[in-house]
Amino acid sequence: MARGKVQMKRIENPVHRQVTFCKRRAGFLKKAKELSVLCDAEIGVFIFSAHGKLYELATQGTMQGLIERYMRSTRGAQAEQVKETQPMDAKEEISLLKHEIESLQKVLRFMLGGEAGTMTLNELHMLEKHLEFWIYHIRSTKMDIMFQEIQFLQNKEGIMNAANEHLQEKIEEQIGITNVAPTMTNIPYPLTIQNEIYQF
Amino acid sequence: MARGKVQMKRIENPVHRQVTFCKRRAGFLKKAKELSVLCDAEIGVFIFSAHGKLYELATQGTMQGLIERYMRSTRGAQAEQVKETQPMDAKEEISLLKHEIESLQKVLRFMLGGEAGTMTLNELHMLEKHLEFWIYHIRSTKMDIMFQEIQFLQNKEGIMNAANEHLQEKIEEQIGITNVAPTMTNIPYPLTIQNEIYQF
DNA sequence: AACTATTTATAAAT
DNA sequence: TATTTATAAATAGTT
Repeated sequence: MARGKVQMKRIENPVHRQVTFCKRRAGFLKKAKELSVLCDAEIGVFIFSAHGKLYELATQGTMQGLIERYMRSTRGAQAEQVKETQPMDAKEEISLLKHEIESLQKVLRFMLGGEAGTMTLNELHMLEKHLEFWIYHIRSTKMDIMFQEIQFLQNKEGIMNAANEHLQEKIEEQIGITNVAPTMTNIPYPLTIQNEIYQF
Repeated sequence: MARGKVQMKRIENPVHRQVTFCKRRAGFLKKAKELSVLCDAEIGVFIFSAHGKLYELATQGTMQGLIERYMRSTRGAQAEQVKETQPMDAKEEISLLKHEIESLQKVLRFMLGGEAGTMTLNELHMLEKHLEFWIYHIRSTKMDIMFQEIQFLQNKEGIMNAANEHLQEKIEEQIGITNVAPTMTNIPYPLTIQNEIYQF
């Protein structure tokens, strides 16, 4: 919206893309809040950056609550998720579920352990190609998930580092106090000990 | 953004509010799509109007998948949230069984529809191992069949060669007879013609 | 649903 | 990364 029309395709220059992402993300979230306030709507947004970082907004309550509301209003078509309403007789329910598991396992056994002995060469060839595609797909999905996991852990590391620094400060502060009034205790090198506990 | 600044508070006039809701909702969803395309981000949005109507957008895949991705990236922080208050251990068993069913269903959904998007890392890993085993099995079966096929063809070739030799002998014998008693017919170069028919 | 005067968002430059 | 600026895009009020 400025100094040049916007082309509706991925911005190839990664610097431009990142800058635009920050600006538009801010604008977008602002719009969400405005829409929510002006029109009395409840809005949930999540944005995953290309690198998997999550930005979220829930205009009212928590995202968790919004997701549950979402599930409720789309139930019937799908999910049900972990939502439990009627406490049917537990024994009966367990029996039903076990039965269902058995059925599913039967199908899977057929598909996974199934008889390849009766198939023709062509059928086997087709099946092999399918499986290769599936494996490829699975591997790429695994990669994605692992990538997210790494990012999650890196994020966590950052938080822990921050906490660590905070604790260090507290400790140093504490030492300062101890130095000013060194009456009761004389623990040797407390800093080092504390450090080993929190330093990772 | 036009003919008057906007006051950041609920629009009291219900007609105005409804009109603004429509306009801004459209603009908002457009912004989401733009942000997604321009910056290669994955975005999920849901909007509940004041009257509870749901409007949703998932820029990639399904909202269900996005929610699961969201759950993955925020797990640990809050995750369990809606923890039950019921202490029954039957409840626990039901939960376990349901979880198992969900896993099995995911595998099936994946195999039937090619969707790997909703499976956990462990589930994917197990499935991958299964598929690898199956591919191995298929390949060895294919090998067997192909080997048999080759043997069959080689065998057939041998039989045809024998038949061919036999025919050649017959023909030569026939020519000998014709030469000894050349009375009735005088077909020109019958050998060549016969040869072309049987020579392969 | 269209129009249009203005505000708002933002691409590019700094 | 933040600020500035010229311009595109969104939209409030109107028809």
